[in-house]
Amino acid sequence: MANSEGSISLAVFNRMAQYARRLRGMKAEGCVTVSSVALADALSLNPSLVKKDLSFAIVNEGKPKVGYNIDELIEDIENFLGYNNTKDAILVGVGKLGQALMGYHGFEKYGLNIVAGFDIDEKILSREIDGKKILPTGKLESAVKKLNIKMAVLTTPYKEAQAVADALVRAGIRAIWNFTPAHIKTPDDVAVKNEDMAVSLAVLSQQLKEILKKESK
Amino acid sequence: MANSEGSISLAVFNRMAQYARRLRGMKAEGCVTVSSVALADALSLNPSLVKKDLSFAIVNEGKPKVGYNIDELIEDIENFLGYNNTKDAILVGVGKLGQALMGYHGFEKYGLNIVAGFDIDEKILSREIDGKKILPTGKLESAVKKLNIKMAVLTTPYKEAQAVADALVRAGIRAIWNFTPAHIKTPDDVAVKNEDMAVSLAVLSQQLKEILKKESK
DNA sequence: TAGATTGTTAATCGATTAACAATC
DNA sequence: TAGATTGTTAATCGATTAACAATC
Repeated sequence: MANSEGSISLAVFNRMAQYARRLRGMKAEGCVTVSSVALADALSLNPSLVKKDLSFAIVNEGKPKVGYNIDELIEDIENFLGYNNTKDAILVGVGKLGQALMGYHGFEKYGLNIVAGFDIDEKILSREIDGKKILPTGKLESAVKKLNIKMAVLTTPYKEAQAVADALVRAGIRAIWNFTPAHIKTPDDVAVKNEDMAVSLAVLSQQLKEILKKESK
Repeated sequence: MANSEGSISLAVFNRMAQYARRLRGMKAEGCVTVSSVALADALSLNPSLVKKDLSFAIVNEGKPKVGYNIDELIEDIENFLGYNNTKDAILVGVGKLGQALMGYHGFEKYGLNIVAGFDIDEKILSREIDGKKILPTGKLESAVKKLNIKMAVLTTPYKEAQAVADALVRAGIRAIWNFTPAHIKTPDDVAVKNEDMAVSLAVLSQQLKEILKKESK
């Protein structure tokens, strides 16, 4: 039963991505159907939790005794995660990280389409990355309005981040994916998501520390 | 009072990074001390939650009526997040993303030191990225053992991910930062952290959807 | 049919919030 | 001193888990 509404917690999103990962693996191993118990086992999670989580995404219902069709389940989860809902975005700050993200084809699968880059550096403006133009930051507002873009990827240096974000908001951007270490202030009707790889690294380091501690005993 | 032990939840790590971000901003604005109430306000969080979170990180205690010294607080949080605890790592799979991560100086600040890259592509082996050598995957095991490296960044193509992870485990790696979309199976004493940018994008997309829905009313 | 599994409702647990004594 | 803020303990809320009726 599709549970269509309500603000869904970060924990659910994280697990949903886990499910998609593991299910793709199971499919590659030849599975055709999968039960919530089998999926929970594979990920060391509680079956009830898996069932409840899946209920947020499921359109193609499972069958008692059989479980879920693995293809349908993957599709439902990927739809839930928005893979098949293409999101046009611009990217501002075409430095090393910005170039990597513009050229990184992995994002396409997730439904992110970076249509153009913006920068102030003259040298980079003549270039194209992956067939995408790099335009001067001055043209940002007109381009965003013309193309009706609502999302931006922010990869400027720390010091410019807030000023660029302000310009993005003025241009009509409503969602900013922030890869800079700056704290970005925006009005309430503009979402900011910090891509904080430091957090992942910290979590992993903590786990490593615990593992090494156990080993040394 | 430093609460030194216990497995700390992902939610705490996420907020801790938020605190560090905002505090750096406040410092730049000239603040010298900050209270938990002020920090909570700035981030729209509950003051009790902020106080409890900070208690995990704090070495330099706050003063009643005054609050925390902002420099000391930033330092404590950055220590908690492991910024000042250098972690040597290798990177396997020197494609576009791998090159970007090897050349990305942002990681240094977080305490991650990528000492070398590994790949099977002959063409790339002659290159150096940011002064770091790229070695053939065959040398992985001996290098990891010699340098006593415990952490690896995984940026191979999807299909090679599991086989490379197996090799890493054999070599003695105990923590894998997985940037591939593959589900990686490892023994219990090897930690895996999936860097799932699809999750961030999904969360941001959900927020954008809610914002646009409100606007259209 | 008998049994495994679904989807959902009730019970439990952990994280968040509120309250408060200590203190500068 | 009076009042603001800390650090911590008790109350509340939401997320996780267990239980169970429905069903293929």
